[in-house]
Amino acid sequence: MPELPEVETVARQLDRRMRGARLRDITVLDRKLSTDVLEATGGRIVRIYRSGKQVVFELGFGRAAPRFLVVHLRMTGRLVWTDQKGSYDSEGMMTNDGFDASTKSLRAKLRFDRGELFFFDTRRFGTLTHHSNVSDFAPRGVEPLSADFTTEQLHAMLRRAKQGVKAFFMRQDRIVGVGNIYASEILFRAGVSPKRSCHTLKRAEIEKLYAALRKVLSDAIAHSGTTFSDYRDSHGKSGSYQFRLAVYDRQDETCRKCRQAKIRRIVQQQRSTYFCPTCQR
DNA sequence: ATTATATCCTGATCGC
DNA sequence: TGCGATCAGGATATAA
Repeated sequence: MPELPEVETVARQLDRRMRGARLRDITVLDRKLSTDVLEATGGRIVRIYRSGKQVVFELGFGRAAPRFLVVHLRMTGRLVWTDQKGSYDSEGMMTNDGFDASTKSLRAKLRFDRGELFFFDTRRFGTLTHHSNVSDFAPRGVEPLSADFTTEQLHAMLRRAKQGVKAFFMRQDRIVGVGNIYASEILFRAGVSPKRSCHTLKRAEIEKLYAALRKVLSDAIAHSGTTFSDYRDSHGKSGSYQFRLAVYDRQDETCRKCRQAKIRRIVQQQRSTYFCPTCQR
């Protein structure tokens, strides 16, 4: 489900609501999850932030070393925070009254002094892990929105890569955060065909890709990410970037830029890629 | 060393 | 309505 903008949105919302809360009790309901996470019991939330596509809960233990709970939502993971004010769903929903956690996709419950955090995940690809050191869960790739990520760096990475440009942008060991939706969107914005190989890209194209990467991700964050399911009946906090998607999931629809060509869908690495054959070369 | 493929899971949707 | 096939916003172990 979530790529960088969605995970950033979740982390910000949870940080605002949960910072300072004391973790009283953890219930692990899915055997796939390690019970190591119980070691975080008793900690107080110092902050919640995003690292790559992970949500990181930093827990303080007085003078003792901090510990970290790390959630990766993968395809279908959701985090729901509930307190006296209501429930906040990481898909962007605010549910005013009684939240029902009685579903089989519930994989873990974290009870705090001020509320409760539920981890749902229907496909069970998601992970919840416990770590004592930041380096143990740090992604290998660079953060695309960080100040020290430069167009020179992207240029160097692309020159080394021998694969297609779309596959490259989805590699988390080079640049973190881009998934299947934003890969198509970034290539569209840069005017680069997804069929291109990295080593054929010219300097000017790489500069466009760099700008598109940062612009698409930061715009999506500004709109609280992309929400596919539930956005119709969501209240307020729901992501709205799905209305700004230029190509993703728009097969056979007219291109919003040239207003001529129809958006095409092809399959690359068994994933859907969407592009405009006119605007992208 | 790098890059394709198979695999982990469940549920919604599609075509017959 | 039923049923099998196909499709999902991710990442990794394994194979080539």
